Amino acid sequence: MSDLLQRLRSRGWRLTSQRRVVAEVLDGDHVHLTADEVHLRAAARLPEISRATVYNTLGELVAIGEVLEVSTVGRAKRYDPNARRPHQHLMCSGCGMIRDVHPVGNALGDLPESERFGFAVGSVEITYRGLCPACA
Amino acid sequence: MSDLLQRLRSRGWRLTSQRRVVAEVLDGDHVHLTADEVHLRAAARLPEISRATVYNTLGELVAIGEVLEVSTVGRAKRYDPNARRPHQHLMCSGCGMIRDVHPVGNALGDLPESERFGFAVGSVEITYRGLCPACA
DNA sequence: TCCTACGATGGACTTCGTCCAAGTCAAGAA
DNA sequence: TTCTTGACTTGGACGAAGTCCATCGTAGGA
Ligand SMILES: [Mn+2]
Ligand SMILES: [Mn+2]
Ligand SMILES: [Zn+2]
Ligand SMILES: [Zn+2]
Repeated sequence: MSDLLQRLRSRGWRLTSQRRVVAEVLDGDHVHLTADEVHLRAAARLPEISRATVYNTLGELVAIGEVLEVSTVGRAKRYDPNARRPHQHLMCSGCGMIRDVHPVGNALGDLPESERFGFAVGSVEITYRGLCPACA
Repeated sequence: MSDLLQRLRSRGWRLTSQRRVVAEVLDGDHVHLTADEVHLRAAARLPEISRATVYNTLGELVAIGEVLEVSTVGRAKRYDPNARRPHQHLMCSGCGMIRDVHPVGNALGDLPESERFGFAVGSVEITYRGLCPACA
């Protein structure tokens, strides 16, 4: 994910080993880790990285739009590096596992003006819930 | 909401004053309260009701499908008594306010088999995010 | 190489929620 | 009506997730 690192550098971020490791951990498809999972994996590469730094870095990545926060019901937030391609989620009610699924239309356009109550609607989050094969 | 109380009675629930008050607090349209808000309002009518009982009762109402949990990003869960009519949410990113909106025949649960990854899909949660007129 | 502002650290703290042992009471039985 | 009993409630301890902050360390420009 040196692409991401490049973009961070061009935003004036210092490329610390901690940020590098967090970026590496977030690489891949169907990645939706909790902050603690990110910390665990980051610590495997850089043992002394702190929880606070992981939270700080994730928060910054979210703020600049490189990572999305996925909302959950009563579980820890999950962080999604797949922010460039719009997609939806399939979430297991048993174990919390998440898969990416891809929309067949413009979901935003599905909300007619008459249902917007004067809101400036900017995004839509769609989550399918069910049980994964392992939990069923 | 004596309808709800009737249904609870027919399920064998004891109709305690605490449960009555929680049910009363949840009555109305566009109601999406946090557990603490429910406790606050319930305590206005029944001062000694405990937080534990509010959590217990909300959990039971959710378990039997009378109330829905609305997921939020990093904020407290919200409880939605409008479980009988399927609907979606319009949430203000500024103040957290939630309005109910109703789908216009968009393919709600129509996640194609090829995108289900073997999951047993049971429901879908759709949340539009934006700024309400007051926050815009 | 040196400087220093930006970033990392760990531990205290907050918020949201769960758990539990002990006390209370709704509602059926007699 | 009173009795009985197990379902319900309670307060407080506990836990998980996340924030804050004083202090220390270092990336990267001069
Ligand atoms: Mn995703
Ligand atoms: Mn609702
Ligand atoms: Zn599962
Ligand atoms: Zn608002």
